[in-house]
Amino acid sequence: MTSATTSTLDSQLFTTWSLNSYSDGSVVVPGGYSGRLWTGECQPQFWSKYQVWEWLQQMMDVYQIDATSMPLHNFDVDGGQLCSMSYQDFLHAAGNVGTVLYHSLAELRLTEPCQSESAHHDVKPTEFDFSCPYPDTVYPSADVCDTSFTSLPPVGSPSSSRTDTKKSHIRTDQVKKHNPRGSHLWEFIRDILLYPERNPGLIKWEDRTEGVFRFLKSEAVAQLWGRRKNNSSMTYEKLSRAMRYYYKREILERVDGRRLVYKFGRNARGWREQET
DNA sequence: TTTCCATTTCCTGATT
DNA sequence: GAATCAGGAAATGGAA
Repeated sequence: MTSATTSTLDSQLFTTWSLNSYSDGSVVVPGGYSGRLWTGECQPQFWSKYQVWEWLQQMMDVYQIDATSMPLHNFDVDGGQLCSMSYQDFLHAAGNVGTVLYHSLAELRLTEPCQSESAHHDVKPTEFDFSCPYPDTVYPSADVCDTSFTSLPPVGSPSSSRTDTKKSHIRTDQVKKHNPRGSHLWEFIRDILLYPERNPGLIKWEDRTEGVFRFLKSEAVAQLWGRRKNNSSMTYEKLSRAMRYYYKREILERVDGRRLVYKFGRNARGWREQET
């Protein structure tokens, strides 16, 4: 990949958001969310809606909760509202899973001090709107679009060049780390579709009921996926190869004759409206 | 340590 | 010609 190409990618991404990144590659979002992992640095009552959503995601991963059994729309609340929910409210909102969520939240409220409010930013978490910026908006913490990646390499840097992806030194510069969220590529794509406010304008539904969707910014999505996997050399070409492997497993179905268009298959879960 | 799985990387050729 | 699609082959890294 050339530096010119990288510039194009940067502009694709940064017309959608900007990042607050630190020298160690982490990204910090107001309210205590680190780009590396959910850290729960802040008291739950100060969480934004987005942080509540992230917490739910983590709970699903940690406790192996099926996304289809978690009515996320019942948790479209901020931390204050979440903390005001009773045990019965949790049971009502999430069924049996509500027990786990309720106790997990209670534990967090007892153990987590709020320590990041002034450390990285000047805005109180509860004042923050976690919706993503419009293209021309400079948004100081817009990494909320997807908080699980690190910053882009500098334009034209060696790590952004395709020539450094030869097998002799594949990803030698990357920090290997376990991904506790365990998300697969198709789940990553699904989540972008289900929560477009996180990453607006990257992928859109063509036919919501049929599960047909289209990439609007293919390389930007690939960059995001690469960040999720700590792989700065990810491209749409590679991402699409992984997508094509899903055809055999019936997680995706082919959509003939249409570029950048895919369709969820019978083995893809959690994308239907009644499942979310 | 081995095996398995889910990618990732590279490649060639076809299509748009 | 560039971008994308299709799919083979081999490599990689995390998890069990």
